[in-house]
Amino acid sequence: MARKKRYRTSPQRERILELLRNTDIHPTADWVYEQLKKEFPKLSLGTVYRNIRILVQEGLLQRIPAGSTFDRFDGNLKTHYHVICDQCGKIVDLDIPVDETLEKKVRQCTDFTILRHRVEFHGICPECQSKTKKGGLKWQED
Amino acid sequence: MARKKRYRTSPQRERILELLRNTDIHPTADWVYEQLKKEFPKLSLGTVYRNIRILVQEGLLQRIPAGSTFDRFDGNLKTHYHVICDQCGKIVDLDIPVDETLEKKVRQCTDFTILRHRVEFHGICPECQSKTKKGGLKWQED
DNA sequence: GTTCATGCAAATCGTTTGCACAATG
DNA sequence: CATTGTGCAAACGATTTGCATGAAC
Repeated sequence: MARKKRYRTSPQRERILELLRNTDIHPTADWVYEQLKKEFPKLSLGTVYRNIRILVQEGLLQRIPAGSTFDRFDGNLKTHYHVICDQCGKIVDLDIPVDETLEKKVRQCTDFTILRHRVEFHGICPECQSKTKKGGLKWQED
Repeated sequence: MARKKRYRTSPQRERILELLRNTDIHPTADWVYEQLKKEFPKLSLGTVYRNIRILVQEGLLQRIPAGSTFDRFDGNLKTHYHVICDQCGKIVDLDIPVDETLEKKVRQCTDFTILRHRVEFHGICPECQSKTKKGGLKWQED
């Protein structure tokens, strides 16, 4: 049986968590890296990834695989819903009440142990809409 | 202004779509490749990715970025909900009614154009539960 | 015939990891 | 001082892409 790993504190890890808790833009790892490079000039991307991974594992951060090529992260652990722009990838928090009965319903029709659920709305954000002037149904024309 | 690209039919593309329409296991690109290699011995992974990408783009397939390292795909285009095993990545369709009022609610509190929504329940599947015998809260012990 | 699709291999890119050294408890 | 964290660079793995050839329209 494996002994529980004991994480120490490090300025880098603390700042990463703090940064992600104080923003609502659901940043990428690279964004975090760019921000903290100002404070830690020798910071490496590997350290950012390593720490984010640990923080997610410890349940202090949420990973959002939003369909893009890279993951995004959320320091807000309360269940809440997101709107995602299919064009630019922007993620915005939604202010609608979480349906508390949903998980209960699902528990009745599956033998999975349900831990949490996630709701994403997909669409196009206002900024991208205005860019796609007389836009039809086809974004990403070639 | 770019002219609309005209896609032709190819046996490979047709079979990829058919395959994904006739399974409910939400396969990876690699799974599709392995299946079709039997029919097309010279098939290449690149072709699978290229076609899946086109089919998703044309709205004939759904991409499911389920948090794992690789994407999964779904030939079922009707809105429906998924349960995802956080341990083995298995994705299972849920048979609960889709909340049709949700998108309407969201449209009222955001200026995104909402096209669709997605609901995922996360947890542990029965198989993984029995593997984690006297399991506590920590999967992926080290 | 022009355009699109294929197989193959090389390239890309987000993320992970091995290593030597510094920092934590 | 035993263990964990860091920076750096190399490794990894899923996906994409350039190219020459073959198929579709």
